[in-house]
Amino acid sequence: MVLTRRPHGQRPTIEDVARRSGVSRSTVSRVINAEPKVRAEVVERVREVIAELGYVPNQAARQLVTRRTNAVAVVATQPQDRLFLDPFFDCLLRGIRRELARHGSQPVLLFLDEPDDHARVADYLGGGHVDGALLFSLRPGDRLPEMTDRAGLPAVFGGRPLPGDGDTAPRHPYVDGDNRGGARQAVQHLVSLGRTRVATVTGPYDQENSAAERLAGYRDVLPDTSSDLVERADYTRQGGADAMAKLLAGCPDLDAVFVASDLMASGALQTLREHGRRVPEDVAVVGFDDLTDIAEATDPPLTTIRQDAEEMGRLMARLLFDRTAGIAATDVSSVVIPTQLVRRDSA
Amino acid sequence: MVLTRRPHGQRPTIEDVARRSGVSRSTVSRVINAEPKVRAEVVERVREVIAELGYVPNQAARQLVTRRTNAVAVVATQPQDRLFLDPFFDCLLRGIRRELARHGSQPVLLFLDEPDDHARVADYLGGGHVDGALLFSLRPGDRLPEMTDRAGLPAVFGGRPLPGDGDTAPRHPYVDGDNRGGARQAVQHLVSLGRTRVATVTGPYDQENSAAERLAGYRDVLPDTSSDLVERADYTRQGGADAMAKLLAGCPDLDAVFVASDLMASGALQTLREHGRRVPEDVAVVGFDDLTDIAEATDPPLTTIRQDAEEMGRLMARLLFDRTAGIAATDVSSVVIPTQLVRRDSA
DNA sequence: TTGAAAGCGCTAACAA
DNA sequence: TTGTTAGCGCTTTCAA
Repeated sequence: MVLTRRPHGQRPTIEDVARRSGVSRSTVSRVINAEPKVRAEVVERVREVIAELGYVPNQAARQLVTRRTNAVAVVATQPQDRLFLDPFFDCLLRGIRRELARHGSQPVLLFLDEPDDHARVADYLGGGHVDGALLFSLRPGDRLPEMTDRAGLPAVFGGRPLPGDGDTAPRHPYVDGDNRGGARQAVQHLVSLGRTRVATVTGPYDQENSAAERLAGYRDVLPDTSSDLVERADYTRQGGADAMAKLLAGCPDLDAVFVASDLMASGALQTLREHGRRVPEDVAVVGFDDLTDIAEATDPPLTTIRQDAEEMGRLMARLLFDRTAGIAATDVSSVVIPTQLVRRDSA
Repeated sequence: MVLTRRPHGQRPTIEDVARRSGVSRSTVSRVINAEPKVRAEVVERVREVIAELGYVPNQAARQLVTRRTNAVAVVATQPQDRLFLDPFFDCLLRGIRRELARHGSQPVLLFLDEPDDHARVADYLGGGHVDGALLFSLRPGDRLPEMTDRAGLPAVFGGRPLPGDGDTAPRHPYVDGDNRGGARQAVQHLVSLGRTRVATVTGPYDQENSAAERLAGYRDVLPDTSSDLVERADYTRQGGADAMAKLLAGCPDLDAVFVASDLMASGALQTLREHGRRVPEDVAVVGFDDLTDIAEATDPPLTTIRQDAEEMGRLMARLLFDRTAGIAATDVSSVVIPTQLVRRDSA
């Protein structure tokens, strides 16, 4: 059971166009690539024939000689339905698309989910299907960066890789939101509201740099809080709900909580409701991410930290192009994007 | 500013491998493609050299002769942050991935958002980067199907295209959820609860077949309801909230509402709350889609209609392969997947 | 401004 | 079981 294209000769080649318009292959090629030195009437004639035949250049052939594909891979993990809940990722992609479009490049999204995906994606990247790769939130120890390096494929990270992971970390530029600064903003806001028992629900800080940074931001403001006030979860709604319950059990008099993601915060809010705590009167809550559809739908709507995802995407694409503009062989310039507090009703 | 691969000779070719292992190109090719008739020790030697050199076959070259890419395009619109909020789409993709993996094919996701995306995607598809395409919720009148046909590229629709759109509709197989049946289930459930004034908030039924079908399902059960009980919205949260307000204004004594998407339902719930209506006591609510993270986060949690998205994805991929297995040139077999009522607290 | 010819890296007959 | 040869469809010198 093999997927085959329409039988041969069916698809017109550049040769067909040439014959039909009474010029040589080279001339047709020039027209296709909009090279200047072709007589206007020839251009017109060739264009007509192209339209008539429905000719589309065979990219494989073109690619074989030019070594360009005009496509860039965006590689992302989609762990158990999480990633795409994210308007964040949406915006990121939009930024990437817009920047790539300026270079005439097509973004193609690849998934890294199940074990065998990894090998297939590696083959795809190594096979020269794309001119570069934007790699998102790789697991610590992922071998993809190594692979792209060997293949000579430019790559840029989205989200800073967890540090302390040796070989791959320093080589590629990355773009990330200011997780630590954002967390600081959130906690400072809570403190400025006069809250004195400020807890936090964290993400999986041993696996994700963003989670580690957000916890660090909390600690920046509140270096001496008791460990009762810190509860680790996994960036899921249910995880947030459970963590909140534990916090409440360990420390019934808490009056504020910084929850390191909106999704977890929506779970936390539910737990608070079930325990009869009013938000924000009894407990003020700040989330992180500004997933609008979640943050606006909760009761009460969620005060949270926003990152400019579109800008991040745009920058990643730009870095990718920079990286190969000759200049940047050694200059691994990375970027951190500032965050912003969005006030709604929960704090 | 052009994105270039590592300078030439840097990437080893099959020729390099051949020379280094003292065999011919063909033999190396045979090893790569795991053809049986090669002496075991030769295989081993060649494999060693491949590893040593970090050789990866150039897909463009291979593709030029085999006419296969082992990649399938998944083309989707991502209108104003909507698409990816969708765990539905997540599951769909998972199904697609799993089925494609069985054929060793890599799914690559392409976006169709802004006007120029369309041309670029068309070039990409026509350029032979992929063996087939899975096309999602195209706008009525979209020219992509026509294009894939000309290029001889097999295609399968996700979501039935709005009928009455002439040329393209009948030619491609599609996979869709049973929108009409699901809507019937929802409304029947409301009726079985003893509700007598059952309103509905619809999607944009002139643009999306799913919206039209869901409205039809409502009418199947309640053919004679006054037009006061039907309000059209746009599948957004805010749209759902506004539509609910209009329904309440036009028909204050309604006691149930079928909202044609969970996202709109979350908006409707908020409006009901603001108007002091208790759910489900005063007004019972049923949504559609089962976007778990939304449906579970609303207050009260939302009763809704679920579609088996993963199965849909799997089927689409299977249909794509079937379509080219020779048999199916004329046999445009499409599939509709049944739905299921998920009871939570809102009805 | 145009055409002829060479070659990108690979697979696929066909011979050996 | 292996090697030789001829392309796949395009771009790109180089001459004309």
